[in-house]
Amino acid sequence: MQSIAQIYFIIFTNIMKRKKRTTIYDIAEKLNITASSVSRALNDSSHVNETTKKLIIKTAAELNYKRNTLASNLRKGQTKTIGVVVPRINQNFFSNVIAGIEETTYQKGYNLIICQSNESHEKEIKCVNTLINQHVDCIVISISVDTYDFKHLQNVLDQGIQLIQFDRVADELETMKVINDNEQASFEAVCHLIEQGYKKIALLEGPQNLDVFRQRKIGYLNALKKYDMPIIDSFIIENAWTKELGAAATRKLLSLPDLPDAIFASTSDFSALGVLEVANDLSINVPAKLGICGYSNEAFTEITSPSITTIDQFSMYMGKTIANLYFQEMENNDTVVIPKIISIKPKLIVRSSTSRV
Amino acid sequence: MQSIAQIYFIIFTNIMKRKKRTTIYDIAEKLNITASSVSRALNDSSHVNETTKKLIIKTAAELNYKRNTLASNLRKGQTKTIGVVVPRINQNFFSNVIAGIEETTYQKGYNLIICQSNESHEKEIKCVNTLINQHVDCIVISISVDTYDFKHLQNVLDQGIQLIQFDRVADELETMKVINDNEQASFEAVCHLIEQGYKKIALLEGPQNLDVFRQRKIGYLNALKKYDMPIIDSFIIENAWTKELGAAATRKLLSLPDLPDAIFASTSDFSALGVLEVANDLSINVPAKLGICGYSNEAFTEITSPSITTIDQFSMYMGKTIANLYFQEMENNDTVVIPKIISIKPKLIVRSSTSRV
DNA sequence: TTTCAAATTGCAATCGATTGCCCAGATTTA
DNA sequence: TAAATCTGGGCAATCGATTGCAATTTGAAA
Repeated sequence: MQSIAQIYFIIFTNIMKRKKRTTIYDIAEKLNITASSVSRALNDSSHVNETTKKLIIKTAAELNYKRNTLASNLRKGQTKTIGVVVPRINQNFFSNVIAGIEETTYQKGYNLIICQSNESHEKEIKCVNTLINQHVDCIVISISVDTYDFKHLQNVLDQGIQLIQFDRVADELETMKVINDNEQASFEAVCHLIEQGYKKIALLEGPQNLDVFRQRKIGYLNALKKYDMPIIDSFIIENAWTKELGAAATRKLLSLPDLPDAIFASTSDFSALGVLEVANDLSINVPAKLGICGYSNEAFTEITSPSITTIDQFSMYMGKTIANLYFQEMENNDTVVIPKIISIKPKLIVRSSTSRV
Repeated sequence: MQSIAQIYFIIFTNIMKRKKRTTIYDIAEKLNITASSVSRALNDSSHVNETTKKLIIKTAAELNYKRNTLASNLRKGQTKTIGVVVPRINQNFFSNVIAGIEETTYQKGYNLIICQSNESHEKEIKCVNTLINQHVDCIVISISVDTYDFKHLQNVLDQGIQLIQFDRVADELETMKVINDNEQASFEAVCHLIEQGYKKIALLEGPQNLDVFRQRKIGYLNALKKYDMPIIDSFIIENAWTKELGAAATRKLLSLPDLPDAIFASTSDFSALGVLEVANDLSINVPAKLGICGYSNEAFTEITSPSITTIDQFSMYMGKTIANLYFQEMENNDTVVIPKIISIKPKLIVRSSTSRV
């Protein structure tokens, strides 16, 4: 008899492997009270006797009870979850921003659902819809390079979900935004190059449908203007935002009849790295013959030889700022949401690749 | 009258900002049918007339309906969500693994909830509990350096949730695991050093409570043994797993009466980077006077000068493997879960920092 | 001793989607 | 023509937790 019981038990536990969890009803039944009281006790309500409260909590622990957040959230209409959509999570800048967001939200007991759009408009839409379906309380997004319309983001707002854009933002949408002052940073970088005596500065620019890259270009142009330097079209190379593209662009630039003496890889440090590799290959002295400036302050820029001048975006801090922005907005939730823009000033980090003086 | 109506409307929409979304009941009411049919239609059930199905889908789109996944999941007892816990999401290795997991799970319509333990046992427990509460279908974890017991993981299993450990695993727990063959990789790296003629090889080792680091040490010892080389205690430095600690360890090693001629930074490339910086500072020729080998194949190892020999862990592939493991296990879910271990063989990448021959 | 308020606890509805069961009408088969 | 089978769709329970509204008990004030 006993062995049969055991066998049944084994079958039972296996079949039930992904089934029965302890609920408040189990606790209630065991203690001969109602689920209401259990719920109240577990939420530390004052409407439960201290003694029974303690008993309930103890029993819950004994039965290994775990609250079903789905049910709880469904009832409460609030998930304490924030969705994050970034082009790529394994890109330094984004993973740091996420780490920053996470640090702050975690303290407030919020969860993060992280999605990556892989720079695809289509996937971005899917991500956003998933997050809406999940009833997240807020969506934080940096749009993909491929994103050309913003219906999906408008949709977020229509569903009454908070929306915070960062870094790569859609200007036309009235949402909260946390951005870098790309124009200013870019301006300063180019001024720095000029002050170092570089006279012919090329620009590697990113996809111009993204605001961030447009701004960086403007900064570049403004700096040239300030110093009355000519704008040379052949010195401006489009879409050079990976290491490979940066390298290719550099080869092109260095085969021009009129050579540039500095290259501002406004797109990324990876691009700047491509520039450096080509320069090293061709035995062109950096910074003497060619100045190089990147963007983002990736870890490796410090340790290449020569080390690369770049721009720090304070990515981690940016993440924290985003999270705080959300929580601030939460607190005065009775008023209408006012689109707020926070601009973080990036910092030029001067290193060997541009230090001639 | 109209203006008053308008005002009411504005107030209404503002107050309702985070409230009323379209539900299947709204659709049902509008079409004068029941919610059942709406649900069936939206799930593409065959028990609905094609014509009405189309009508329902059209109406749903018009009303901007979004399924409430909370309700759906609660009812179905399945969330199609996988929770991932890693020490740090902004660490290259982990963010790549996550990217890999995400790529595969996304195709299957699964979501990811990502948490970081920040190398803290306490926070790891909280993360795991949150994920359990969220009723994720599976938890993927790489344990923190600080984790000394595994009750929280046992708990995951007790709740009937799939658990997959990767990289840093708790051996004693019978779960599925995806790991690197650290011992073998480490062994090969040290053999390579020996074959390059290095005779006194130091080891920078990581926290020995983590399996991965223990294995790497074993690989190191085995290689020495194979070549009949003595084990010199002062050549083995504990807990040197950041750039700074690597640098400090190197200074210590280089001040010994008996100098090592190679350093295997088995903990990370960052550590190796610290070694390299100190060597460069002291004008010690790498690889002639000092060989350096790192671990992880971080992007920067390729571009330091000299470039650093290291070990590629195929992190992205590892992520995909993890995801596939889960889905395989899903398919034959009637059988008992058999703890399965997948070991991925890392690859030694030989670069300048160890190339003497 | 009576009255009233506070402290506890129970009842039942609710959140939104899903699904087993049942039924009416339509269609097919015998 | 009657019986059998399909189709399409409604009813109502369910998932687990929360919460407004009683109902009951207790204790204190009058």
